[in-house]
Amino acid sequence: MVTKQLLKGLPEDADLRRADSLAREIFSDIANKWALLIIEALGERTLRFSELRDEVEGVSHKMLTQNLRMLERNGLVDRKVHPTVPPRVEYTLTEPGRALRTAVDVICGWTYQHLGHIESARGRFDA
Amino acid sequence: MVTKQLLKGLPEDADLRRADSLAREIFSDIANKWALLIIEALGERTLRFSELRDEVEGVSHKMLTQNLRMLERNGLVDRKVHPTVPPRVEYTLTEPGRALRTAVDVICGWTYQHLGHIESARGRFDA
DNA sequence: CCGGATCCTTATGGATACTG
DNA sequence: CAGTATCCATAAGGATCCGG
Repeated sequence: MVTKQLLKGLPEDADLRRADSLAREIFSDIANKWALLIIEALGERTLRFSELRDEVEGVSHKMLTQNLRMLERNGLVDRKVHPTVPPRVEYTLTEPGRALRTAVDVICGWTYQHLGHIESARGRFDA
Repeated sequence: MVTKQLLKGLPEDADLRRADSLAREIFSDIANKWALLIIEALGERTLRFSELRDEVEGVSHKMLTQNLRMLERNGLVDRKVHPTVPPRVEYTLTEPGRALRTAVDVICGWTYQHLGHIESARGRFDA
């Protein structure tokens, strides 16, 4: 992730390398379609599990729970269980989660801005 | 991607829905680990295939070519083949590619900034 | 309503070998 | 050196069921 020169093997690089590998791990966790779409869907508001499933279209029950667990584990979303019957579980972005969301926003905006460019690039490539 | 109300089925929504599904497709393409790491690695400079493989650590030959083709098809990278022997192929971010890179930069920065928070969140979760 | 577990089918991705 | 193709193990992901 960080430039290659960090990997020269000097003694004091030890914790830098450790940080780097941790960063890679986290990056691999969040740099996936569903995680990013969930973060984007949560936006500013709190959503229940079933609302999220409607909001993030195409996501399966399994992928949703799986990614929510991962995001919760990494401290990006907060999971609040209301002990009612039927149960009510709400998901909210934490502060770091909201910070990351702004980056996801940029990507979404970028996508819409470049639809035209991408479509024509595809046309050229496929020819 | 865009809010659900766009899907109400009114006639004039037709091309909005089309744009939306195209955006989803593009998003699915680029929202993956290797694509983002390649974009980040390309940064401002031009790199050869073999340099990229060294730079993006852990990427296999197959994943690299596969993602490079995809990025080229979507007009994010430019592929320049020098007809020498041995061949020399250079990859460069296009203007849209560089625009997206700034968003990827933000994600990378975010990751390093929140290493501590994430580590302790994991500690709590795993307990 | 939420979530875990199971089964089962695809898709992903690595290793390898071969071409220009 | 760069790219394609093939083979193959394993992981991802959908469907379904049951339990709290």
